[in-house]
Amino acid sequence: MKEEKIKQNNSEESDLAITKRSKDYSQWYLDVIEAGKLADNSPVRGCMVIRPNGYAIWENMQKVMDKMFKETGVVNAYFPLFIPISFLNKEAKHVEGFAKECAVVTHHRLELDADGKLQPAAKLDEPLIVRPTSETIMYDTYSRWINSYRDLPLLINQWANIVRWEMRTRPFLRTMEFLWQEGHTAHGTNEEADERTLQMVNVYKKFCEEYMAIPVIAGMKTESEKFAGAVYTTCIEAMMQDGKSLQAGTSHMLGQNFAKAFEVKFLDQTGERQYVWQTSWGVSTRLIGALIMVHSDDNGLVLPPKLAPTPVVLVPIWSSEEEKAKVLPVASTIAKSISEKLNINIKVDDREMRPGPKFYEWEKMGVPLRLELGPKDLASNCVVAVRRDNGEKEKVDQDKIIEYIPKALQNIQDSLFNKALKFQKEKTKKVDFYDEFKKIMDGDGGFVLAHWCGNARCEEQVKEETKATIACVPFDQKKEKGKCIYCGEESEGRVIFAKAY
RNA sequence: CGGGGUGUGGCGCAGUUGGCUAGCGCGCGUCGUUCGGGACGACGAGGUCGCCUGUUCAAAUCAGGUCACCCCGACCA
Repeated sequence: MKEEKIKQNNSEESDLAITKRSKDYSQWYLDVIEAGKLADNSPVRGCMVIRPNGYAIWENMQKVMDKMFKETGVVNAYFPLFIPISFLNKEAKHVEGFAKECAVVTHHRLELDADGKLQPAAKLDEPLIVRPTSETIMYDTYSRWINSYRDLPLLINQWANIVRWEMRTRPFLRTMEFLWQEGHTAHGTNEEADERTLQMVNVYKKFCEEYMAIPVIAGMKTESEKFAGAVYTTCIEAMMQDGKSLQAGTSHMLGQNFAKAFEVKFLDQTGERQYVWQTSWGVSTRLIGALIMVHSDDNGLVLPPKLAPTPVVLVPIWSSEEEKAKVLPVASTIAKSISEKLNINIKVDDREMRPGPKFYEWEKMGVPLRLELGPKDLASNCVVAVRRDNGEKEKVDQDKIIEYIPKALQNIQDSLFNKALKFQKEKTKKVDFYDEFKKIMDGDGGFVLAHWCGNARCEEQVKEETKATIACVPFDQKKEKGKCIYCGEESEGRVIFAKAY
């Protein structure tokens, strides 16, 4: 019975794909970042609590992405958390897709009842929805902001929190409340909106690969997987250590669907009134989940240097007060020089603890590079540098440390990416027979490149029989004649099938 | 919402044919010895056994109810 219980609670199917993980460390990520963990018995347990450590990673992501967005002409703004229910009713298709799992505000006061308990009072005439996404409330405003072709393109991004009352939550990947950015643009032509859709999915790809060190496949969602209100949806898909695919970001071409629902019109150069063409695109704190699942190991988080809040930690080592007095000044001099010359956030861990536990703690936190400075190093004018990604130790001259660190960090960044890319490539297979397809999906999983005729029914059947869905139709799909993996009809090229989160 | 499971110090758990003062490991505090990869000893703090009702001389343990969480499924812009 006990074994059964453990099996249930540690079910590999359901857990975050990190690695096998011993039981002691099975929840290390709660110490480091924490998601979906409130006090026991809390009805909002599926909401997220982000510890300072985790939030600092998100802040770094925000900083980098914000800059990338602005380089493409996007500006930031903020819109209301509450959306009148009538707004959601305006776009019928949009509603079909997601109107179900929302938090609804129906009252605006609390009153004490006869038992001295607070009860909702003062019912609202029109219920308000806590935003599950902001298309409707933003485009209602856009309809007033946009009059002329001179007002276009309108390129706005919002950093916000979002609530989706999911039936089942998973730490980091699907929380009831999450943080994200959502970009919403309006354009004068179809082509321009097409370009923007593609441009932003490429920004996401660049961000994931260059900063998060996560290789992704960019492509199109199929009709059945696209955002309900969109003409088409593009996305980036990343492979996790368990071979499942995670949608890391999406960019939607909305066409004129929302413009028609919200009367977003402009007067063009010829004096004619036209509906605008729109796009929307977003990434969320789910990226923190991706970061954990792609790089982490049994000892905890592994952070890419470019996003690590603390890329370097210096652990001074001493065994007596005299040694401590000798080591600490040198440690702080080195740290100061690194911080000033390289503009790197470095921590000196001078707590009264034995060194071993300190090492493990910083490993758990994912700090990319650890420097050790003890009596032996003082004698030889060295520091010992230890890489988080592969555990390699190296003695470095104290004089050379300023040149060493940037190289080492770049090295770690690159090898994290290359390791993830190698893994992704190894787990991506071209498959032409359905038997083989099923075998892979029953086994280790991964990406399967297979032919698909384009018929939603085949997609549906494959999902039912193997749990695999079409992650995307890759942009770099080669034209190649073949036969659909399911029905055998003619196909123009291969798509990516995978089990998804 | 359907199926299964679990609620006992901060965390992980044992105890459940009703019976002694509710235990163990980790963590936490103080002191000492330690200190270059998760140290050791001594002492110590910390619990209305999820909640309610019932049965009983006696309930963590049995019964009924209730609340919450976890897992599988359905759902997932």
